[in-house]
Amino acid sequence: MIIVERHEKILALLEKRQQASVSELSALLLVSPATIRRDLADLENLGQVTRVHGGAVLSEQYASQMHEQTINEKQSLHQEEKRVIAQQAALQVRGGETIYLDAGTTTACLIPLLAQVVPKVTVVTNSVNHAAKLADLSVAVMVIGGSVKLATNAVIGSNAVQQIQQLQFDRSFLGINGVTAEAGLTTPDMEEAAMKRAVMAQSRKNYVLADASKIGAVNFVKVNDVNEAVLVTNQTDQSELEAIRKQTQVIISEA
Amino acid sequence: MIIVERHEKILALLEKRQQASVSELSALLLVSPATIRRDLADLENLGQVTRVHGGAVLSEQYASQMHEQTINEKQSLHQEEKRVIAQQAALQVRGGETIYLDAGTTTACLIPLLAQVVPKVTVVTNSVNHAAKLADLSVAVMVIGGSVKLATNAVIGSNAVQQIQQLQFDRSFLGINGVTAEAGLTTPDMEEAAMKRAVMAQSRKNYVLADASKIGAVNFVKVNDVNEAVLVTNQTDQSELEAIRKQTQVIISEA
DNA sequence: ATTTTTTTGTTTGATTATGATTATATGTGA
DNA sequence: TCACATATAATCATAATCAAACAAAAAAAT
Repeated sequence: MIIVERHEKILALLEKRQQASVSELSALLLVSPATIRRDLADLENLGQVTRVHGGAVLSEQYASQMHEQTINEKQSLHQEEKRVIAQQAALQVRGGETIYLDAGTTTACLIPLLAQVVPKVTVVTNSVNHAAKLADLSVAVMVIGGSVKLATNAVIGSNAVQQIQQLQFDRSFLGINGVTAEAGLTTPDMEEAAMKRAVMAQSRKNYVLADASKIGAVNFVKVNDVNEAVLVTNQTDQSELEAIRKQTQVIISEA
Repeated sequence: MIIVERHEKILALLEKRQQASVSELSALLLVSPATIRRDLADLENLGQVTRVHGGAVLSEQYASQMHEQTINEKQSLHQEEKRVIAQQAALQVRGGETIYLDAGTTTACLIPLLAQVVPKVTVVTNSVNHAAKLADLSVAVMVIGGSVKLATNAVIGSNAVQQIQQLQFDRSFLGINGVTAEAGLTTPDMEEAAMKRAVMAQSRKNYVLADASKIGAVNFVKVNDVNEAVLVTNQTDQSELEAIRKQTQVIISEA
């Protein structure tokens, strides 16, 4: 892990929680307390955090900056990208089917489309956010039980995998962090990978939703080979995509 | 937990409650009374609280600042009613405990209080809405899995009851539709009643949150006798309440 | 491949925070 | 008022945290 990456993670946590202790950060980022202190000293020199005994708090000015940024990020261009991908995915679903909807922002875009377009669909999901939205839109929904991962609001873990293995889906719609013809479908989290893998095994047909930034990216853990799922993306002009197309069906959204 | 974090929690509690005792804060935040006194001395030097014998109250100027914020948060009158009930309930929770939070709008009011005031609490819930909100506020949360009832966004059913039976809670906080000394705790839905009953069996202490309109009301299905739970309400002047008080503890919120 | 630079973890002593103890002060009820 | 219980302040020992210096490891440059 590179320094700037660690700094970003520290700021991200601070942004979410206002304050963080050295020991907490040390355990979370798998580095020594001394390194965390150096990081915090650096960030303090940049005016981004204020150090206190035991840890650090977000500096006043940075806190206000962040607030504006996150508001802007909510309406980012990425969002439009994800919406058109979700549209293509929604067209695959037939009325009356039972589908699995993975946690994530891309799959979230599928929710209003499913509610409006597909009659009598039943949705199983590991995201408490998705479950709440779907229920609000009167879509039959089942949630996987277990501990909720705070970063993504998704339920993961061995218990969740066991529940998945007792279910059968007509289709699954999964988010992914990296797709290449060689490395396959990859994510940074082992637990999440295990979850996705379990879902794919129980589903008649799988769809991976990935915007252009994911194509050609490789992450830590492999979920599955590319040919195990249909790729839904908005990428149009890249050699990597051609290599993937030799292994599996690719649905490209035009926008 | 770092000092500033504790200071914030003390202020958050005072903001909700106007005053707090040293022993109360000590138990809640899992530190010695001596540390709480030092904290209060610090906060007094900063002009944020005024110390009194046994504890502290919000300082005048800080209280007026806060007042403007609470005006913004003000919603419907019923909501205000539920909020003060939730305040009393939140004060029952000690740091580090595992609690069950029932689905419902009254219990929803507990969520921000838990997040702000109680450190290291773990919340188990059958509401996907609650789970999402809690996770957003960085509270450790576990969700019961199963079909989501569309009307309430709550997970119910025999499978959910089975999951509950494998867990143990320090405290449970339940919504209810009717409370009388004779008919006990009642709701209109059999599945929900079974769920609440299962939770009460697994919890060391149970709290039923019921606003004035629920006192004296009788619904279709009985969940339990009144004496199985502490009643938290805002009702003050009714004979029914006196009859209930003979059977169980009643916490009345003053507002 | 070797040197240089950067980054990291460890050690040390100093600083700070915490909890226990004790003596004093405050509030409460007879 | 007096006794009694509880709260507080002050003190101390212990534990946690910190900063600085150093050594080891990793990365970059030669």
